[in-house]
Amino acid sequence: MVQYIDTSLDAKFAALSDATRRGVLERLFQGEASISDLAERFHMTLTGMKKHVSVLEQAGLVASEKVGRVRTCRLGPGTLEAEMEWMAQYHALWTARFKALDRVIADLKSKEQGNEQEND
Amino acid sequence: MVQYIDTSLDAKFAALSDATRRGVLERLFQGEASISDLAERFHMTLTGMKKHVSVLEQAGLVASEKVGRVRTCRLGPGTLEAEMEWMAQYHALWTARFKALDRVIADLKSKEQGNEQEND
DNA sequence: CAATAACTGAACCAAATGGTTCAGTATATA
DNA sequence: TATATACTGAACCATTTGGTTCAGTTATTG
Repeated sequence: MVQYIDTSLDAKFAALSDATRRGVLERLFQGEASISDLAERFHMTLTGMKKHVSVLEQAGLVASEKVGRVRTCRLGPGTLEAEMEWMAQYHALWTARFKALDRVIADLKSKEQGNEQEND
Repeated sequence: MVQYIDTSLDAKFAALSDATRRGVLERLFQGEASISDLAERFHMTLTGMKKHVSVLEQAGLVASEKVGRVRTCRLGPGTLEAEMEWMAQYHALWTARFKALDRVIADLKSKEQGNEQEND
């Protein structure tokens, strides 16, 4: 059943709420990248990008490892399973609600057909 | 294909990144509620709850209407279709990546079986 | 060994967030 | 009509966010 308040979803949804961060994930789909790579691609300082990567790491969506002087970033161990589930639930209920509405409308229309009048 | 940076997802992901707001949506699954109802349920002032409802309305996830002195909130016209799609894509790629990893591991194991030694 | 490259931490900044209180306004009720 | 209810807007506040610069530290390269 739908839970009351589940704080564990916060971090991932928050991580995804920034376009740059989603961009970083999309970039990492294609393979590893250093902080420099990412910073350049998104027109940002190294420090700025590092912060984004940290947020993604906190959420488990990115993992990184420093070897030599470069930190290599890749997709992390965290999935979006719980988040997808939440949304699927929402979607199902939302759809159900509108199907119900459709039925009401269909109902109204069928009644209208019975006695044609009373519009405006 | 995966897009570069799509800002249109920001509002909805941000709306979902707060536990109270997800709670409000869950509450509205079950039917309409006034600002007072919601405020009480989430132990917050009317003003505070009004802000959350506004955020959800901005994202299209909630619609509200004031009749008399009470504002009634219900689920809004906005879907999470695009967001689900983004996540599904992520999930597919993530899974694919680990399937590939699994293959590599399986490969290593089969080689190990061939010449049993060299572990630690 | 000198210079350069890649990152990192601290400090700062402006704006946004998540809340509050307080002072209305509008509506309902006794 | 007086009072209570339901909301709203403005102002405030602390914290977080998304960025920056600057001053290191640690590798790499010439």
